[in-house]
Amino acid sequence: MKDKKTIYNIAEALDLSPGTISKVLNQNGNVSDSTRERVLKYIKEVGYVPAKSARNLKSKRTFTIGVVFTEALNIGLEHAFFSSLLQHFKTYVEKFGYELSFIVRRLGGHEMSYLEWCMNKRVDGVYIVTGNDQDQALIELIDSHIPSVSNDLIFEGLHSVVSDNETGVYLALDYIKNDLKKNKVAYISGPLKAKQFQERYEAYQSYIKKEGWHQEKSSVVFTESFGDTSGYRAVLEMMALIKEKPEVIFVSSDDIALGVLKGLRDLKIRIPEDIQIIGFDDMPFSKHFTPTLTTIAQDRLALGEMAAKILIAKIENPEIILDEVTRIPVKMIIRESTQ
Amino acid sequence: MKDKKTIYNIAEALDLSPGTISKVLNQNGNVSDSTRERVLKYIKEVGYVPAKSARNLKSKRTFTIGVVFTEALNIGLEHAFFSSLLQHFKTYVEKFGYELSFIVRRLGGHEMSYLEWCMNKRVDGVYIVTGNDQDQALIELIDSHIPSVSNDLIFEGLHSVVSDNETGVYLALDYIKNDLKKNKVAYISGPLKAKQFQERYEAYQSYIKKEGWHQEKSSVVFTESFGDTSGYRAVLEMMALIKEKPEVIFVSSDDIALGVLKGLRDLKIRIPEDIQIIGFDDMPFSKHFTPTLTTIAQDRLALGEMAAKILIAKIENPEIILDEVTRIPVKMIIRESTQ
DNA sequence: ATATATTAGGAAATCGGTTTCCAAAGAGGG
DNA sequence: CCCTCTTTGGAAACCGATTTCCTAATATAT
Repeated sequence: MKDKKTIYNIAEALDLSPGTISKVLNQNGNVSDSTRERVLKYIKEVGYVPAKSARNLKSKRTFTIGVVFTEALNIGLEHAFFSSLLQHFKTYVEKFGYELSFIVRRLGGHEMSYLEWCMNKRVDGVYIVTGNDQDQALIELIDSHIPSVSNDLIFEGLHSVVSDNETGVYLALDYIKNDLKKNKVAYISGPLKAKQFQERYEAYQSYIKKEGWHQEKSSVVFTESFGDTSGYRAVLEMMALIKEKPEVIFVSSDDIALGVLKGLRDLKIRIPEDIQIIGFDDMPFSKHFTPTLTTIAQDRLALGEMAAKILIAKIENPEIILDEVTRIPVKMIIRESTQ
Repeated sequence: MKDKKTIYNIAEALDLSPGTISKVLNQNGNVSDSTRERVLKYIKEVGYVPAKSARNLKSKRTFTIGVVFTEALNIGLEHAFFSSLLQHFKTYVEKFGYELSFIVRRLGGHEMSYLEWCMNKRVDGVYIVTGNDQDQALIELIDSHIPSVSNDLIFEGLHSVVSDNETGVYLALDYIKNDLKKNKVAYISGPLKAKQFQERYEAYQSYIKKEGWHQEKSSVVFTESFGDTSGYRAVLEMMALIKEKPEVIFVSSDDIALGVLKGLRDLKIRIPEDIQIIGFDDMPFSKHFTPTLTTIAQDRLALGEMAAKILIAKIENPEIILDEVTRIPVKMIIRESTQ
């Protein structure tokens, strides 16, 4: 009962050879219907499960996808946006028999690079969700022959699935112009080293320029980092220095916007009566803010699933050619923080 | 350069035998200092990394911990509380060279039980974070010989690390009695099939009884599920049916409390002037509610790390005997929703 | 009926490490 | 200087699958 089961045991019990059992398991090779059924029946009976490591060793496939999930910049599993992408990615790849494994840079005592880890584990592909593109170890990984996909980095040679940030910014600014009928706008941006903030900032600048909206220096402020604390500091800095109070503040992410709301509340500025706020992301908690937050919604399900789809395609058909950057549409969600 | 590196290549290049290389790698066996260094130097030079699957196959250890992370009851990576536990657990086990692997019930097309999956992958242990103890497949896994630990289930034969829910409830009720000097209390509970809600409910009942606080029927309401939507419905139901409005509502989790706040706001009931609210968990977003939420804080770091510590102990020293249930202290955080 | 094509299933090499056992060489003791 | 003990490192079996090649048996064609 409790004795370990191998392909050899099965073969012996059924008076067959191990090779034949393997052929049944992999539904290839020539096996008669009768023996096939006999084997399958017996396997089910004794609850045999093939040892993955043996299979991996020979077949050089692991059906495992390595996940680079940096904890830098406060991004980890606790970050709701990235966790959500990961969840959708995971659900999708599991349908195709892949599983996820977090890439760890120090295994059993000694430090190793992402690439070393991936080669060690023989992962079939890599999913990158990180906020940091300065990382040399990451570049080494991307430049390797291992199929990879990312949901936030944009790099030469790396397939990325990202939101259409430019359209998102335009949606917000068009709304400010056409519906709110305002043009005194300020902008609070996350750190530009994160690609999404860079794209949003560039789109913002180009729009402002095109419209000829006046901008004094302090009407654009950059936060030091992610998160609401950064937003709180940024808005206080802005309100302290700016000469003409803005009518609308556009904030480049919802978690930063959370801090902005708090800062304005502390300054006794009413939202939306005195200043209106627009965020970006549509995080699950954005609809629970007081006031609830108008924002540009990213389609997290589509982002995660499309990344998964592309990675599997690259793994299973290395010869196909795909666009390097896939854009996922965004949409505007209007709530109480604008009116 | 790009040719695959094996222990054999290394051995050949250095004019040694594969076995000797292995001995260096595993720091056992007798190898002279000079050859040891020669090998280590060469390995670093060519960037050799041992193939895990080969090692696993022979040594029967995988240094992998399977994670049961049910998506039922809306619990998945998107659930902030569980994600946070997982993050801390992960960080801790990685220090000891273990990695995490999500348990998936359908791999490559066919359905399998948790236990089958674990045997297939040969995980060294299992970490269970789920909201559901009705699951037959889970019981089968727990009853197996595979070391396991959980952060929410409590079962005969399963090691669990959970918050001291009873003390948490007493803290809240003592605070209501001694500081707020109120005794018209209502209670909103999550579904009792989740162990933590059951424990909190029982503690609540015993306190109420001991104090002789009057309770009409509608002053305890159960939600159908996790999440703020359930809380919203529950509080509307309560306020519709209850005869004497409570002075304080104690809610068994912060995410449910979020819905309660919203419900009361919609009913034009002021917090904390008309009704005061106390939650349980201290989720990251609880300090951002309006008003910010008084709550019983669970120590997520300690929960995750202690679970990790116990699991590693069980894996590496199967003979040691541990308490089945480890309780982690909670503490009270007072914010604006009470005064 | 003979020659050829298929098909079923076995034998054995292989993947890349780990580990046991053993022999040779060097060290220490009398 | 001979004998025993310890080190060092090699040979080879092994872990549990996959896969190629091969033979025997059966089916089909001529």
